[in-house]
Amino acid sequence: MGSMKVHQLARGFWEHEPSLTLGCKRLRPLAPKLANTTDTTVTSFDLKSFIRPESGPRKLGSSDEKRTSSQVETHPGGTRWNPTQEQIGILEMLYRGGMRTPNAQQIEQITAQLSKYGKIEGKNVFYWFQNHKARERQKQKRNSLGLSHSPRTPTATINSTISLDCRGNQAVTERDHHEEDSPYKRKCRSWAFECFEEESMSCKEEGDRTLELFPLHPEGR
Amino acid sequence: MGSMKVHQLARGFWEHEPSLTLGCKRLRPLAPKLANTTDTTVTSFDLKSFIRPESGPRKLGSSDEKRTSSQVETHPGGTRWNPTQEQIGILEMLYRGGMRTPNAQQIEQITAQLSKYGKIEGKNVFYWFQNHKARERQKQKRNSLGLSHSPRTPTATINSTISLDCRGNQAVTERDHHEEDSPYKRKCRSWAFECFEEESMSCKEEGDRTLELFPLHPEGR
DNA sequence: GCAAATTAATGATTTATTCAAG
DNA sequence: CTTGAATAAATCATTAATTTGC
Repeated sequence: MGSMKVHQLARGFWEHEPSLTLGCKRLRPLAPKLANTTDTTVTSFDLKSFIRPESGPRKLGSSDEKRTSSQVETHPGGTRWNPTQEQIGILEMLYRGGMRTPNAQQIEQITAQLSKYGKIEGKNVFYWFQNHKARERQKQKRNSLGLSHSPRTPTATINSTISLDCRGNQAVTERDHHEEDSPYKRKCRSWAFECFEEESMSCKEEGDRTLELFPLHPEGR
Repeated sequence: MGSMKVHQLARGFWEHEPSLTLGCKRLRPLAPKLANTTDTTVTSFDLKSFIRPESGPRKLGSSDEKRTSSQVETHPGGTRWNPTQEQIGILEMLYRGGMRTPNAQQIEQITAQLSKYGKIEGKNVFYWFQNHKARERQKQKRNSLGLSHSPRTPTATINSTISLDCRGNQAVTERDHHEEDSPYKRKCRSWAFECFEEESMSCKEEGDRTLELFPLHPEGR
């Protein structure tokens, strides 16, 4: 019942103009305020550009990569990143060094380095730091609550010399932050979407699914 | 107080090499396996590649763009995205159409379209949907708590015709999700880091912060 | 009428929570 | 159970509205 293709209906209006012209100044001035609480401000929008068959969850791993590292080919189906020992070692080293949330530049460089030891992406590095930080924190919290007494200098292992700052700009600004973790630092990440590195449309199926996003919601008709 | 700059101290070592070469392969081969669980597995890791002064929050907008849209020149300094009316209109249209968290492909296409009406990046689209969804949700919650009674058919406005799927694959899978918002869908985002599109090092201040990440933690020396 | 100060919106990050692969 | 991946919630930070003083 729901499989009735409707992409033929709402198409008639914008059939022409396959690639809409930018710089269009065609909408009404629309009193600089009042912020369009109604709707339909830019009705002339080429929806056809959005209809796209999604091409499935095909991602890294469509064909086995170079696999130059010493890792066994863990991800044949290519699901999630399986870090090698070297990668983990480097990441932990960086973490111990004080890096908590690397910015895009750092992530790029780390990824570049780690990719020598196995397949990896920037998001893996990002997630690794996120998760490691969070889990290290909750582990610490568990410990502090679990055995509440005996506060024998917590985190006394490596805390002496490396109080460096890898906090982008604001240069650590002391504050002492004796917990080695200050919430919220506002760092201006500057990451962006790269969106499927290539245009590899070779997918398993669909040739013309053409499922469109929405048929111009039932109001203007 | 506290403003004592330390960036001058640890600088002496890597003074040279202002623009690192990230395809660098200068680190030793580093025994391809062994990788024990103790630590310091990969001690010979080229740290120089990571030291980078962050270059401040300077991003899109170093020079005013074409500004072909009908929007007043809102971002001269170019800090954060300032959406035009057209962009907002399209985004709201998509949102009303049912799109909640577009995946990378959709984000790319949306960005491509919206870039015709003003400068925009993929992350802006991503953030917009995140924020809009969250704030719409909390607004709704506020309302439901504020005037608690009168449960007359919740969300009965648009629910008849646009049950389209913009949910990547899993094709809506009915479930009815009458709240138009089902938590957790596990969708495989596939976004990636793009990492500062250019090498624009022009920042507002600190010409030579050069604060490095960490001085090879005090263990091997 | 205009510009500085204040407030309201909202873009951008970070943290907490949760799901699912192995 | 461990942990990579993804999303939701909290919150910081900047810009536009709005107000206020002249």
